[in-house]
Amino acid sequence: MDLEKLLSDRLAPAFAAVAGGPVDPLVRRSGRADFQSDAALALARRLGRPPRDIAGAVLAHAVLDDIGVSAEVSGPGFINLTLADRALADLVAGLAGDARLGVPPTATPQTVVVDYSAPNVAKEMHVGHLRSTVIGDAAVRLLTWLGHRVVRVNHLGDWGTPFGMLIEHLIDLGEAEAAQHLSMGDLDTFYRAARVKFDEDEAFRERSRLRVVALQGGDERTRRLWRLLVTQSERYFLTVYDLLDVGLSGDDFRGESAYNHLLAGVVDDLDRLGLLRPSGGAECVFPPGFTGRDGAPLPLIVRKSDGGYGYPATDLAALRQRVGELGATRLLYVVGLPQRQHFAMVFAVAEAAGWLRPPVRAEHLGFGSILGADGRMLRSRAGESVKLVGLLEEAVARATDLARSRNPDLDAEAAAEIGRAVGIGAIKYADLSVDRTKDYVLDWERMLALDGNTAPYLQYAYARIRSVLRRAGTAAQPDAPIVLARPDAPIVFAQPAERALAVELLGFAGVVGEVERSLELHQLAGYLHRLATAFSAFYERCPVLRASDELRESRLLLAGLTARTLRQGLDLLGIRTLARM
RNA sequence: GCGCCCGUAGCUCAGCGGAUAGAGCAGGGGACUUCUAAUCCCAAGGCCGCAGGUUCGAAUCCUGCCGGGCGCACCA
Repeated sequence: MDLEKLLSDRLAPAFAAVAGGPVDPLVRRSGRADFQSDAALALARRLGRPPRDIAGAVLAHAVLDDIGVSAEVSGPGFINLTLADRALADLVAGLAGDARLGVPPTATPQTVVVDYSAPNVAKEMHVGHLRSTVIGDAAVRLLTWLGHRVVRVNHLGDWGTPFGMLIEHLIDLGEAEAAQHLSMGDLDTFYRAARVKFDEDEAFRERSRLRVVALQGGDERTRRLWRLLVTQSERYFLTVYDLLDVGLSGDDFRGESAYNHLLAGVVDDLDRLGLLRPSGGAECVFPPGFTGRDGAPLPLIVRKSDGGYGYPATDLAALRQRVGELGATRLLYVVGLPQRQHFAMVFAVAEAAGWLRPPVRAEHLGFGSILGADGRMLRSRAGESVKLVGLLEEAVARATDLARSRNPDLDAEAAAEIGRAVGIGAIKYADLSVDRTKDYVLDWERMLALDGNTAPYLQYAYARIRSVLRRAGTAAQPDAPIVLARPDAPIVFAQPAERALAVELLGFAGVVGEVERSLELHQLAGYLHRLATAFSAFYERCPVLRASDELRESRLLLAGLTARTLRQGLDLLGIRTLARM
């Protein structure tokens, strides 16, 4: 049960009666009560009545007694709402019996296409791919859990002019040798070597040009070599996804090349719709409202002057395919913020062409850059982009060392498992716990800290609960319901910390629902941190195992529910929990 | 030149129309014969970049500045 929604539903009819029309009661958490409603203040002008009067009139209409809520007008016209302990306890008890922790599956399932990760064939994955992959994976997990049909699309960069030089380099190296390089994940060396030859060797450059033509012309041998590059790269990317613990599989690769056969149709149809305009030898669409450097209208170039297609055409073809063939009603593009204008133009053109129309929505989930300690874009010492695997391996190594130093008794295997869950969790959480649109600074000390809004802090809270449950002999399986000696024993609030924890637990559904809409995953992270903080205070002041019967049962239930909520919430973010750490 | 994003405690970040602007770190003071102290508690720390405006009420919305980042026709 979503507490805020419950209160909102109860207040809404009363507000409607007073205002003579529908009003959002604006219920939120309060420092002065459990919740508060701010709507009376906003209504004052419209109704020409003092806000306190309005609040009072609303309370006269509102039915709240039966759910154990007491309300009072406060300050300039706030309505403060407080739940009776008994009511709160009943609501929490309801959560305990619910496998979904109060979060109902969506009543309106959608088909959501999530476009994320998108590495380039024969190119190393770098930190820029980290955010797309991690954010996209979390979005997929959350929407799937809510009951939406989710289609993962890994828009692999597998086409374009660089493939001429890459294939020629492959031929120079010999297939076996090249495959060896690529499968070892040494993509950068391969790509750089090809690039150097391309830049320095005129003959190689000419071969590369011809090879691009052969590739586009469907030459059999060239296609086979291209396929080899793609397959080897995909194999490597899958090992990175495995290390990162994201759900992308081999079936989710849908490279740019997959849309080649649709590109001519896109251009033809745009032409038929009268949207196409030739400009500088290229075929363009000029969506209104976009201007370039010189103030002139900015084109989306769907066919280049050399007759080739660029990525705008590919993106339009993909969008059409996702709406038409896949039946998508929501399109998500997890791509960096610098591409904002590009997507705005693609969406504008798609709307103009009628390929994108309500209720189908397209959203660019843009994100900021990852910065180094110096506040600039993260670069290696040599000034190159940082290899993603290197970053992940360092995270795991640091977390493993940390685990070992904190707990010297750990055997190597246990330390490795903890190191992986904590290290990878820390790096993902650092990404997901901040506002997506902002740049953020990558700082090992902070993300691996056991204090603050970090993955280890949440994982530690979870591990402590598991330890208590283990000793209590209640739950063999992490997600199993807590087996209580006296199942009917009521939840009791002997300490404020217990009550505070209960209120926090009831907030899960509201947060998940909000994130479903906004995909602001840091809201979920923030909630989990508040929950863990509330639990830590509870843990400090409310001994579980040594408590007398009734209290012990009640506390076991609260602790068990907290564990399940943390586990579920972290799972939605793609972060593992550990029974011990 | 135009457009987008961002300026909140010394540092890293929440808050994005409502009551006294919140966390963590760093610095100060406390709590381990007690379920993992990898924790918790207390105190301190702020012209919310600047200036106008809208509003009963602005960190939050609007306008203009200042500072930082990123885009702006055939590379994806």
